[in-house]
Amino acid sequence: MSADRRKILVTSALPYANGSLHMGHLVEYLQTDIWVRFQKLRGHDCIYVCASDTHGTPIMIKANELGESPESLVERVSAEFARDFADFGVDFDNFYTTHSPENEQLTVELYEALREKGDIYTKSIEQAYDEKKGMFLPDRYVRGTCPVCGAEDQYGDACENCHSTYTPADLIDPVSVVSGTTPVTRESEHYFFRLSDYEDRLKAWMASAKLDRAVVAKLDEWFEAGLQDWDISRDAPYFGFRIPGTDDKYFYVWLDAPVGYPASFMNLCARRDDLDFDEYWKPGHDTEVYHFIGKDIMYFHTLFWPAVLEGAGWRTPTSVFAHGFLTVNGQKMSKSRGTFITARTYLDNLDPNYLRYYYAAKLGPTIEDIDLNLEDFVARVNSDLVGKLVNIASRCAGFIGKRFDGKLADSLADPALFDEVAAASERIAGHYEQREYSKAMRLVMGLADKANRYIDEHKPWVMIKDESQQDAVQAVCTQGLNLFRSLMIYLAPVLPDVADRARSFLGEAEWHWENASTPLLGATINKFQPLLTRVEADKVNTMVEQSKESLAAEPAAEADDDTISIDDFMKVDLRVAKIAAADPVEGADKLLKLTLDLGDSTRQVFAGIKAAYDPATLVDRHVVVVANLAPRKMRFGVSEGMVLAAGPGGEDIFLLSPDDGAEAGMRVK
RNA sequence: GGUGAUGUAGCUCAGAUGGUUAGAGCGGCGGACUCAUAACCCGCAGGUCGGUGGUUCAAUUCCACCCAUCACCA
Repeated sequence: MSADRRKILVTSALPYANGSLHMGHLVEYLQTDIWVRFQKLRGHDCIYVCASDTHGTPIMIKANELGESPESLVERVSAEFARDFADFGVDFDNFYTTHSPENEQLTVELYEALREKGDIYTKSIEQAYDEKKGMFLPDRYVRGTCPVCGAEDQYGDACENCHSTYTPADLIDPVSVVSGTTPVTRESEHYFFRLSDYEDRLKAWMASAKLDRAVVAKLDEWFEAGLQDWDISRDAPYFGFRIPGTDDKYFYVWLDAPVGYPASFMNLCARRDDLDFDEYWKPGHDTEVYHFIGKDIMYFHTLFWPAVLEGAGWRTPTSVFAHGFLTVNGQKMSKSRGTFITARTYLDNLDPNYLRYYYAAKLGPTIEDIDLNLEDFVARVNSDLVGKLVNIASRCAGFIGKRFDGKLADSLADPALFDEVAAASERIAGHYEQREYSKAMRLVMGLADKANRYIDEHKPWVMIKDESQQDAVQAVCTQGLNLFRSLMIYLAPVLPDVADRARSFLGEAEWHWENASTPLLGATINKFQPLLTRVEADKVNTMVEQSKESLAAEPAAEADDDTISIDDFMKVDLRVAKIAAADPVEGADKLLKLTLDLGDSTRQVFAGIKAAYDPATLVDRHVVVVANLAPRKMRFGVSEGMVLAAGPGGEDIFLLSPDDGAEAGMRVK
């Protein structure tokens, strides 16, 4: 089976050290940990490293607010991370920090290599500057009124209302989030990485990495749009590493964050004689490197990071595994609903093995989101783990313990059934390897059903009353316990604590994957203790209550009926408009760009009527337009209204027209 | 608006290169058992596989369009 011993280095994304871990983070760490434990159980050399991500403006500002140094903030939060991970059984070989000498050394090394190749250049850019605080402001730290739609209190880079993108300088009445003062625009010299040169090399890497379909689709989209060079510097004051040869320029946090992977590994190498840094990070070695990430940071891990490594002459990742987000009870996590559950709150109430199993039962290899449905969680865990799995041991152990002094029979009662479970070994392993955990769990639980059925058919509780059947009872229970044992080995990556307890119960020192295919016979086992107790729904409720944040104002309840008042209707400013020009839009199948005359103004509106109307016939026609619709940024420009039309779409779409006499600009009421 | 994903029993999800009665677990109902952490075993219920149209001898599975939800648009 495991023919060659593989050398594998695995990472999870670095948690940003400005807040607590929550259920969403855990999807990734548990997914990765299960994979790593599986590889180790199979006998491979698998190293799992991670670190806290510690640099950047948000941490600098947060530390400032708390009146402490960034160093002490990240140290405190990192220690909290480490405790949470340990308590969830996330078993890193090294959990380090990006604020480390190794990270600085490697970041500079990569940067220098890129610079020598000519892949770094400088360019002056304009950026918002807070004169009171004496610092440049990231776009997200400037808020103001959207210049396109007029929505108030929007971020400096994009409007959440109309989805326009712009720069902080475009905002109306911009305000620095840090000081509350009005920022000014200043020029500053920034360092750029020539990512645009890497398209071919990235495409070649992509093909070799066998990325998930959906990830490839997303990358293709980015290539299609054209790769932009990457701004890798930030001005002082900044919490990070200073760029060599400058006084006041720092590496952008997203440059040094992924370097945290090799840096954490380097830190581990210093303690482990068996590990050689270059073997995992320089070309020409037979090792594998995998990054587990969330789909939100694909851009950094599938473009920037491989390009930086490639450019600097390092090896590129074998692959990048992206997962989806977590919803709770079908919705985004919410503090008011109590579904924004931190790792610690969970641990205060529930056993981590429950969550490990539940996530495993739902996880696949794709970037699809998974849902933590709390009712389903209770039912699933109790039914699968306690009712089926642990129950197998529980119902056999009593007989062996009381009637046979804890001694297992010397042979199996039904070798064929055991072989059937053993034969599933490689299929289950294949599912783990492919991160098809939900399939692996289904397979294992199907076998657990068979084991329970087996016991039910042989009825040891009946046989035990017949003196001549004593050996048969021992054999049947030995059979049952061996089925349980094999299944438990299969689940050891998911349920490490339960597996440990089960192993001790069976009196074995250690387990390897292949042990599942050989029965344990003639051995003396220990007294059975409950391996896992049921999830109590009350505990889940308590956890939710503890996660609730009281909100000052509850959002107004939505009206139940769907009628509107006349006032509501009057909010809609419908106007007659004359089509001044109608043009097809390059690259859009359905859209026409209409230039509308509203009497006192003209505006541009995109309408999905291309299939139904020839642009030439539209000019000079009168139509009805929603004039006060928030402008919306589309790929092809800003649409400043909506032309009314009826019909299902495609060729069956019919514009509304006023009768003769109506003039451009008239209000419809 | 573009791109991608998703939409299958009350719930969580499988599945079908198109072909007789579409599956599992949970929940529900009925029965059986009493070894087991009220677990397990047997049986039943029930879904026009998001909608419309098309291709086909045949579509839930292929195609087109539509609707809904989610994500990304650096």
